[in-house]
Amino acid sequence: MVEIPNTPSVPSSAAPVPRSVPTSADVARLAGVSRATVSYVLNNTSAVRISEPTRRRVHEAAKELGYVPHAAARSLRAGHSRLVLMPAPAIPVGLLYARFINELQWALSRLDYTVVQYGTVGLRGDDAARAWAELRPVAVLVPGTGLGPQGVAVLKRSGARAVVTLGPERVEGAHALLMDHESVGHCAGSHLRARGRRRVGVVVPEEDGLEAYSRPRLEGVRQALHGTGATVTALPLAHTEQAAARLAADWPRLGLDAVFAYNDEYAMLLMRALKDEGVRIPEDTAVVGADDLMLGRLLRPRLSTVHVELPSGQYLAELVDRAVRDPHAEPETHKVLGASLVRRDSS
Amino acid sequence: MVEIPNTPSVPSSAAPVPRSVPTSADVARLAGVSRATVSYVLNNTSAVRISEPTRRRVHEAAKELGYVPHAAARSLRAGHSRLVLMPAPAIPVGLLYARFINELQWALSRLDYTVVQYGTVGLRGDDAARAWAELRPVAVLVPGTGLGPQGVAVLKRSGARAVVTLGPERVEGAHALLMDHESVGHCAGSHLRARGRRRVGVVVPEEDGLEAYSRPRLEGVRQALHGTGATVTALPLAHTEQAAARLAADWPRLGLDAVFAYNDEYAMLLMRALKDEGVRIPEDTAVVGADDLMLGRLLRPRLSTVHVELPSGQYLAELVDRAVRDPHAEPETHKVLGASLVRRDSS
DNA sequence: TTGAAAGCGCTACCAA
DNA sequence: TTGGTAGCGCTTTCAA
Repeated sequence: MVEIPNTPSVPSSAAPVPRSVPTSADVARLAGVSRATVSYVLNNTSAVRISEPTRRRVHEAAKELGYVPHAAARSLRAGHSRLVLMPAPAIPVGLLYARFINELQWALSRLDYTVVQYGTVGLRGDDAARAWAELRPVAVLVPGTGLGPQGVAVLKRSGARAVVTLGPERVEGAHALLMDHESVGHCAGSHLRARGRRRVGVVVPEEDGLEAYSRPRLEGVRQALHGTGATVTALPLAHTEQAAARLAADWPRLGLDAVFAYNDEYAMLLMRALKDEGVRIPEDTAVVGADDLMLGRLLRPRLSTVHVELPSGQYLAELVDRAVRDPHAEPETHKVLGASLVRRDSS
Repeated sequence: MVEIPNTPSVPSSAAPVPRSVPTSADVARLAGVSRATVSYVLNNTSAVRISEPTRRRVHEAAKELGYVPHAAARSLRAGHSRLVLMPAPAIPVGLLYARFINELQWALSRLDYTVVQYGTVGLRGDDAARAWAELRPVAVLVPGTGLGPQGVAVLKRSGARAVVTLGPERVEGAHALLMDHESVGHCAGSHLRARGRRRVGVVVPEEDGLEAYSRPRLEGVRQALHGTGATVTALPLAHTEQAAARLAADWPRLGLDAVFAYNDEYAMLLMRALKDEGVRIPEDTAVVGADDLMLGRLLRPRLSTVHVELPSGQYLAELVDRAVRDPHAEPETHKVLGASLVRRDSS
């Protein structure tokens, strides 16, 4: 590894030599003050009054050198950071969630946190937690499953003052935003029951990484129909036209009068295939999707869907901030998934 | 700001007191060795041979304390990091791109880089660049526009050994993965010309943040039809059913025989509205989308589309690694957007 | 084979 | 109002 030597304090010759990264000491030297003064000026330290001319000299020197403070050195010295870390979702997750993340980032940066999505690929469970902990974040927001009590402990022991999970279940020691996907399935199930349907299929994606959501959604349907005598059939489906056509071809044998799909995309895929098979919707089979995507309004009949409401980013940001300020408070658990049925023409 | 006092080295009493974050010194103390030895063992330093019993003691002590190294301290000492920083896109961008990012993260972590998406919201241009520079990343990958030569300079002066832009145009001093969206429009335009269409509309999203892509796509259509006597009309469209219906109602007046939409979503939205108005597709008006989404196969007629091929994550990861290893090499410029027409039934 | 110590860049305490 | 300086956690050179 080649180390770039520090530029000595003597000014370099005429040619613009590739200088090394300027530090606050360089700024101090150029401004003719001490490093302490530079720090006071650039951080607007209120406990210390610096004369106006000095301030100006420091600012000018900093600008001239293109000085940018070194976050690592700063947080090392401070003993803590304002870094909020989220693992980046490994699979491309929906629009809804992307929007939520954006909102959250915005709200957190309003509170002066730095938000970073950590590209964790190939690391699982506690290894991932250790990798995150190396950055000494002040808070960690973990979507989905995959973080256990051990991981929470690792993070807390490394100084994280708040660990928040966003997923289907609580984790010991962490705050939880309970995304109760069962309620999504329950909502669809109740609707179908009310519409008099008795033999309900539930489309479950075959794609990896979605079980954490698809399983509870299926379970919710089961619960809604429990004790009514209605049957619930899981229908694994890959997100391809061929798979949908195959499933549709099998429809008479299945004898279902309703189907709830994991989300609108799978619903539309199947609905298209069913129409191509001559299945009448909603007469022969009712179809309900989820997530209320624009997509569901394009194909006819318009798709009934479960509208899912995520919490506002503001809300989560405030929870994080509270937790950071009082790390010893009891972990909070919030149910945050609103599910409501949007009835259109397919059910 | 409340500082957590360091736990003194005397063992705490019975109750599990909230200890402070363990450091390598704590590990050394518990293992009865020096901090240097701890470092050697935990980093598998090959230049130094440590006896097996010592190794074991160190590892056990580290595990017992739940020791996690402090990335900031490490990179401060080392003088450089393995951090690759990407600003997180402010607007939810398509599936295609999300997949690309994932692949890239995977490829980079194979090369032992840590990839982080920085939630830049509200910061623009050079301010954003400064914020990124504070983390002293070894490389910065910037999608879209918004980074100027100034920003590149800031990053390089702060030690970034590679700056790569992924966008419509080169930026002085940075490597460029040229996403030539004009070629997407050009592809659609050529196709429509070949199909004998002469009055071409181009749907341009009204939503913010998409101009960087929509403008070149429009321009590409213009170029493809230049000199053929065909007309090109920009059609601003918001992503709502109402807006689409309004545009469709205006269709007779516009007198267009073809339309290229920014992407498949807008194309489908408009195609649905056109069908509802009784416009025959493709007889009266040909419709072409872009991005080749599943969506385009669900509504009939199946949507013709421009299939866009992004480079592999592997490819970009290798470019980054090369640039990091040889930061003084000439900035490379690569055209990386493959555009090919997928003809289905709507054109 | 192991240890002592310097020093990365920064801030905050204390002294001048 | 300003400067000197200790020390955050870590790695690495040099010495033992």
